[in-house]
Amino acid sequence: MGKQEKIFEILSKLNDRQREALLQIEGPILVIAGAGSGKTRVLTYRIAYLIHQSIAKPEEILAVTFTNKAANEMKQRIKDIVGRRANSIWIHTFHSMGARILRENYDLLGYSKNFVIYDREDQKRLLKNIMKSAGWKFDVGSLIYHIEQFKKYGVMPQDGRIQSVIEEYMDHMKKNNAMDFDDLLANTLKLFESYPQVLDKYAKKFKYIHVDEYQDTSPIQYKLIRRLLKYHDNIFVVGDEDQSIYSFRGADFRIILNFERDFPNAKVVKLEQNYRSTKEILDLANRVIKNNRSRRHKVLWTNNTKGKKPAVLSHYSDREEAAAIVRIIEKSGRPYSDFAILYRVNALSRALEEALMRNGIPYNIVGGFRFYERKEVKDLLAYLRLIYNPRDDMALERIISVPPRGIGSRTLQAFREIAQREGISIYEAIKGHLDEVARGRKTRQALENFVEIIEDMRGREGNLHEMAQELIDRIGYIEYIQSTEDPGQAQNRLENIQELINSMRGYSSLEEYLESISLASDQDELDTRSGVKLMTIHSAKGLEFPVVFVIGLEENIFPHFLSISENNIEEERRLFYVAVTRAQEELYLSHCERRTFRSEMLQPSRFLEEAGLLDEEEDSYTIREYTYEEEDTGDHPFRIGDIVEHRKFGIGRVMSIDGERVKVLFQREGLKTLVLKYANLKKVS
DNA sequence: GTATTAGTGTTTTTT
DNA sequence: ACACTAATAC
Repeated sequence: MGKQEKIFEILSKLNDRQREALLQIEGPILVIAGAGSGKTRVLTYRIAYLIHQSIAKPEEILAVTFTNKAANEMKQRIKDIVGRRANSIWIHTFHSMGARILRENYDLLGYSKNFVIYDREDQKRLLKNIMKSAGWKFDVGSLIYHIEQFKKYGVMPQDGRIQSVIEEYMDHMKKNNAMDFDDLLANTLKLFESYPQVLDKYAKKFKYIHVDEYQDTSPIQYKLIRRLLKYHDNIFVVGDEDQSIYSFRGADFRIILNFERDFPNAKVVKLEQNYRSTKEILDLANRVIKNNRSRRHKVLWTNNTKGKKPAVLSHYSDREEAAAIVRIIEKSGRPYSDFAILYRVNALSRALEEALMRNGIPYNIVGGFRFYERKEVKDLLAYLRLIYNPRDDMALERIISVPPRGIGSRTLQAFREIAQREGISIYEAIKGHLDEVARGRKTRQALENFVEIIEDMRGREGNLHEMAQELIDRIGYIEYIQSTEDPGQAQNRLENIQELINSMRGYSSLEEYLESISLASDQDELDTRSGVKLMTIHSAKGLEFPVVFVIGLEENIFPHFLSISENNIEEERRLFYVAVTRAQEELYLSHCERRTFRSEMLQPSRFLEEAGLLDEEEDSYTIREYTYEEEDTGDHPFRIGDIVEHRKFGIGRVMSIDGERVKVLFQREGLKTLVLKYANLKKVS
């Protein structure tokens, strides 16, 4: 295809408004893009257009997206149009952009190149250690809150003791060459402000800057963008104030509302045609969101046919709710991957998980317990982190006794004190002060072995995954898992380890791999998996599904009681709006009266009323299923004699059931004893 | 001194 | 499902 035809093809795939936005090349442009209005398409095509028409070189383009998944998808789609040149475009999240810039200029702020990124768990571990040595006990969660407040707004709490914990926290981070998520942004800004020549380098490089999901930009992110616009004003942002749902992490949707004020010659384009959902679904979304006051006027419309009416599911308990959802899924005849179940809080996934598992419906949970949060994965990653950065105390603390090697809390404490005294890391203390602490032969030997393994791995040449394999062998991790877990669980963990090793292929350095892991988001691991998807509404942002269930539509759950008391109902309403606009064809809104871990009787969410779905006698929207089911005490649907299917072993017959274990005679593999919870058996009718 | 175990708590949303 | 604690075992 010739060059001009390709451009013609791109432009012909857009509607008038989208094309108008795309062809606006110079100056500040705000695209107000309602849910499902094709904003990603506009953003992608615009960047492809800039390159294809030689308006900009790839390396002169910066695009900031919300997740790494979105970044990768965008890069791929641009590649499809302009080819390999797409590789030199900077497409990043704010955090990964910060990390990249900081690594390119690490020395200026006094870090080493191999700084690590501490996650929530590391932060907590560190804070606990600090309090332990000071003899104080504060709530770790609120300490993290104070740290974030300080980093974002410079606000220090009154209490001197809390101040000193925070100071020590930051001191430790610096000394140990670590940054937390906020540091990635704050330090980048600091770099720009303290070293104008560094800012100039980037501000001159990036001639066209794009920001996706602009409504969730925080003040510090906004400042970063403003700095980069030092020499020009080619800023193209896409967003929708109705979908601003991250205020708790600093997002401020007034930034998008103030765009024209901040950039006086701004051009604004509104995209209101929706290509995702049916008219019924959009009408419902519009009815609810119009109750918000802080927004521009906007009404989504579509050419889609009317479609199926959204339904309300009303049940007594969460068990029945789950059972009803299972029935709807099974009756539909659709593939499981068509369904998504969305909820306000992670805790609501429990009852569903059980029901799905019992009925042999494949599912996967996004977030909550993520792959990268499993014990075995975190253990091995901690080893890699320590190998990469010997100053990573939190990594060392995690794995010093995993597997147990005869080094206990007393020994560790002794090295902590030496590290503190000498201003070095714990690992360095072990290496340099072995004699002072370990006078017992056994402890000394154990420490020497440990250090030797870490040093050997660090000095090793060759592939990452081969190094990891050798590491696992030398620390005896497989044996450790097998001796401490029951067979089903151990099998599971070993599979995860294998998956982890496989995920290392394709990375050329430990640095690159660790960074991609620490900045990974929920959505990043979503793609390859089939089955029903379960996730929070926050995690579902930017995604779409043929059939969506939104559960937990009860007062104090959704809207959440903390948002009610903090007078943050509008954000909850936006969250509801995001949830329902994920649905392409069918939408089910579910509430019930009683939930596990909740003693009180639950009232239906106000959003159901705003959607016009309550208080109608003989309501055509409502499916009433007040079925008080028999308690399934066995907790599984299997009977002796049933024919079942197992993912690996194939078809077999249930021979006996004993509590949570079943014996199954498989055609190929013979008799196996399986733990029901893990076996994921499917009934074959 | 270190390892293991049983019991407890965990639940707003996340890069 | 996990981390943390306190108690006991080695």
